[in-house]
Amino acid sequence: MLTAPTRDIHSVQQTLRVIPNGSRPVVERLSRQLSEGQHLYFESDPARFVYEVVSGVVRLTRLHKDGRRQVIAFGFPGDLVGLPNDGRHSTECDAVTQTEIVAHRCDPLVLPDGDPSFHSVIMAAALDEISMLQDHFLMLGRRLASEKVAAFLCLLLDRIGEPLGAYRLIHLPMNRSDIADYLGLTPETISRSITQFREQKIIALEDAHTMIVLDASRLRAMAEGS
Amino acid sequence: MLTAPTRDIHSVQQTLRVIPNGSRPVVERLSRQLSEGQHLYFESDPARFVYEVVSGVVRLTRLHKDGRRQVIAFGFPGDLVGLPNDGRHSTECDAVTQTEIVAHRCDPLVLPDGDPSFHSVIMAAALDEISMLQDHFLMLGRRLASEKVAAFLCLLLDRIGEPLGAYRLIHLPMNRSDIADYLGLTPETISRSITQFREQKIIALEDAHTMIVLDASRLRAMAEGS
DNA sequence: CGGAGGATTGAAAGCAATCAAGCTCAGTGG
DNA sequence: CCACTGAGCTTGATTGCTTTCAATCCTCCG
Repeated sequence: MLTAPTRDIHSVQQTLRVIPNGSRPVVERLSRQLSEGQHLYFESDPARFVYEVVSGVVRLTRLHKDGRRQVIAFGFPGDLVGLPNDGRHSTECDAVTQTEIVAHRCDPLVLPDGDPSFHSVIMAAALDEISMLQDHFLMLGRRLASEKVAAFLCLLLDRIGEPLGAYRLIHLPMNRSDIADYLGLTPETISRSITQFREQKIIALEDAHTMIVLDASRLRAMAEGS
Repeated sequence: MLTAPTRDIHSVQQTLRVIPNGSRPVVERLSRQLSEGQHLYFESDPARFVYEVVSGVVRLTRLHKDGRRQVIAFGFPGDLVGLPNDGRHSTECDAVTQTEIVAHRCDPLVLPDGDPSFHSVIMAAALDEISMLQDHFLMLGRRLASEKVAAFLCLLLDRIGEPLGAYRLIHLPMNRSDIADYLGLTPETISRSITQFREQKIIALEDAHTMIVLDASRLRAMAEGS
């Protein structure tokens, strides 16, 4: 995370490859690796591409004037990030972990003449993002910090949970501060909630980033406030 | 607000009128009046229309399992509401005040064959909504209740503020509970913040729903936490 | 005039933020 | 091989803000 912010994705051409579709390229596609902490774009950058997360995790953030940070969303594999507003990015985006992305050249407001199905993909991504942001609101609207954290863990469980015998395993790619900035809490409070779940035998921690969900139904109940 | 929820917008055909576009209707448009508290749609209703707010204000809400309510957004004149997710409405929508809406039959994922520009309008509305939801997050991420309320008032000021001599006037269409559910606070806390601004001569109240902004720059400073 | 719903104000309790101190672990260098 | 270091995580004590509960006010309207 000590790498200086760079705006080099479009300039480092040698790392990009053009993938033609049939005889002529209908949609320009460029693949790229991001190392941890590296930026994909910054707020108010012109948005000429949308980005598909292939592997890894990215973080979409907006900064308050006082320097604090709001994590708007995490981008997991399969997610499309970087939809523009007025032709510009409305958040910044950087890699939580080593991440592979594919950039699609795209202006959503220009009508599809080349690849009509791609346009539908963009529209579906936009509608999905609206739905995800709404879910995020419900998370923030919960009463107790522990309810918010439980709801967040349930989200991760559904999204990136892996089977582990009778239980399920979550590898938390982000740190406690990221979770705090996502939920509007402090890292200390995140830690306390996780400790509480551990004491209640709802989860177990292998290490700070490897969580075993022992009782998913009780975790979901916590998220609902019961 | 004692009117029972009704699902009658599509069944009360006599209140609707079809507006043809030239010789044949390219996009079906239906106009409708909603009285205060009346629902336009409910969560998980099939979404066959998107709705344009012509006058009045609507409230987009989602309900928690424990009965509490999260106000996701307010829809002001010019806003397009009701964008579907997986073909269904992801929120419920009801009228804060007497409201006139125009319903546009629309499936955003079906490609435009009749009116291509309308499709772009839908896409722009979706991207706008994403941006608005992100702004809403920044509001919720603020530290103090008074900062959130100030940020909300600034939003209203920009959106529906009217000139009033040297000052500006905001008619608050929604009540304190609506604001509270929008900001994740209680009605009492909203009231206390407003009282505080009044004591600081930042605003003046003509009545509970009519606010005169005496010092907009100080209101904006409050929203930034200074 | 009386009633009802919303808004305001007050007092007390509850919960997260803050400040501060250990802890763990990975990386580093002697 | 092991002490050192630093970053992130955890835990503890205190503070402060919001919530909660309750009472009163106000305004609209029957």
